[in-house]
Amino acid sequence: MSDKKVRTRYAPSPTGFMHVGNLRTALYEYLIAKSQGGTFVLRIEDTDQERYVEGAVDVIYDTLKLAGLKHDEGPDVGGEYGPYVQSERKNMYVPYAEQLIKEGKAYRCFCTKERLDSLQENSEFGGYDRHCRDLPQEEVDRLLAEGTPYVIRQKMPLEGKTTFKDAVFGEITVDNSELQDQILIKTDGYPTYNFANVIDDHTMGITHVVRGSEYLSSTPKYNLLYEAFGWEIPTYVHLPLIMGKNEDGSVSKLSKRHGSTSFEDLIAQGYLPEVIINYIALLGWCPKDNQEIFTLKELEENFSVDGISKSPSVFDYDKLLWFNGEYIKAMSAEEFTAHATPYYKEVFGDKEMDYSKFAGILQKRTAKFTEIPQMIAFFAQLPEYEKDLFVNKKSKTNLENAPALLKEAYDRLKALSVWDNTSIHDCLINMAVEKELKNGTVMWPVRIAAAGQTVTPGGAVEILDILGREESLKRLEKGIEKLG
RNA sequence: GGCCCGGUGGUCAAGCGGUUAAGACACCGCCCUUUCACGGCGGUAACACGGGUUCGAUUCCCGUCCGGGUCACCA
Repeated sequence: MSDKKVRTRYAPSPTGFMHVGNLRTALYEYLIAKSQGGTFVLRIEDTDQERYVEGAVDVIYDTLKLAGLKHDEGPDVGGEYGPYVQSERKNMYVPYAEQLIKEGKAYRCFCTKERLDSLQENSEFGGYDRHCRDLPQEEVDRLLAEGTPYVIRQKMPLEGKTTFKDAVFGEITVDNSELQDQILIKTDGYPTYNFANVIDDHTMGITHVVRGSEYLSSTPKYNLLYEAFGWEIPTYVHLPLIMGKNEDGSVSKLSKRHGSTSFEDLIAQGYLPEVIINYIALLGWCPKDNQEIFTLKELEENFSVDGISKSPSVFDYDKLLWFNGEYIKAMSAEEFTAHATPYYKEVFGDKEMDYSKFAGILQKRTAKFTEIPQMIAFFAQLPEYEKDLFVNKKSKTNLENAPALLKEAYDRLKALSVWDNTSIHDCLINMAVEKELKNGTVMWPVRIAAAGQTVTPGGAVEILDILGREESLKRLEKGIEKLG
């Protein structure tokens, strides 16, 4: 069994967006396969006709592609085990169910929805009362002849226990009396999720079933199905849930109210795809050596099921942001500029600009590209500001010394023949040295006049350099006037 | 409510009978610095509780409490 080639599958329903919990499942499935030289399969589970969403399948392809989780088999790339869309496999399921009926392991149930609902309300039976389980054959034939709609249900054992082994949670046992006669085929002829899953996983040769721990309690039902068919039970890998923190400090399954929860949302917020992957890989799994920054490739090399945790984890946006910043810092200046340019354009429009200098001041302090516009807005337009911004205790500047300081800096800068970072820097530093002042005492007023705000990316020198001679001098003049 | 699973700092988490109980994020302080930031250094902060088992429990067992999941012709 261990020498069998590993095959995992990601089987999303096309709902239109990709929740990070689902993505994390996809990632682990991918990693379990790839870390053992196995195959990663994509299967679309669209048996719910009522929930069909236009374009939803494309969202799945796009997400997987952006995330780097390349599937080896799937609807778009093909494979030996197709088709890979459940609705296209529709005809496969009923014969299996009928086989079970023939073997006395399943039966047709003609109960109406109303009857079932009232059963639920009276709750005397705690659900279905197995009314049709032992219907006489003549009765069945009659109902069939009348064209009565029916579902196919599996006969569950009335007593005993079912035990299964999960790779992360260990051995779990459930009383069979807990299990209802599960529906295999719905009135519309489509298989239920559980049934389709088992048939598909088996016929596709899936060796590892990886899914969220919300499936833990329904797993015995799956096993009873595998047993009914006499099929080998796959290795189960149940994953701890991803939670979100509520305002009152409690936690619950990650959902909209906690913030962005879908891959697309996170991307739109400015998080990098590889950051999201890196972060969620660590939610519920820990490598032997506690490494934190991982490329997908490195994850493939290091991943192992026994590092998976059992307890649920809270999605932490702060940490995600930290990861994002780390990835941005690790970029080359060119890469950074490529990513940042759309945001530069948001501020400067189509104006001809040399954006290359921005990387120097921005890259170290950018945690998300989306925050760039507000960081550099002052370059495009000098904000209105109060003159007491010129007061800074640490730099030893105040309203008394600032006017003269700024005026002298202005005169010296104006006399500069070359306007670049080095010459501006030397000019200002020399002024401080000659006048026996702290560097900051000279820099502070200049930066305030140039930027019109106390917090800026980069210092006075960089700002003047980027602003250019003309605009810089204009802004300094304005500052002098204001102090005047 | 029945059943199932979980419980190490605020968060992610190492640990797998004997440790000063790692590390990361966040937070706080100091240093560096032309501001903020970056960087460097340091700090606050945890084994849910009660019983066992044991020479010795964060680690094993039981109970309590708390949290979560699940009980569909949804997936």
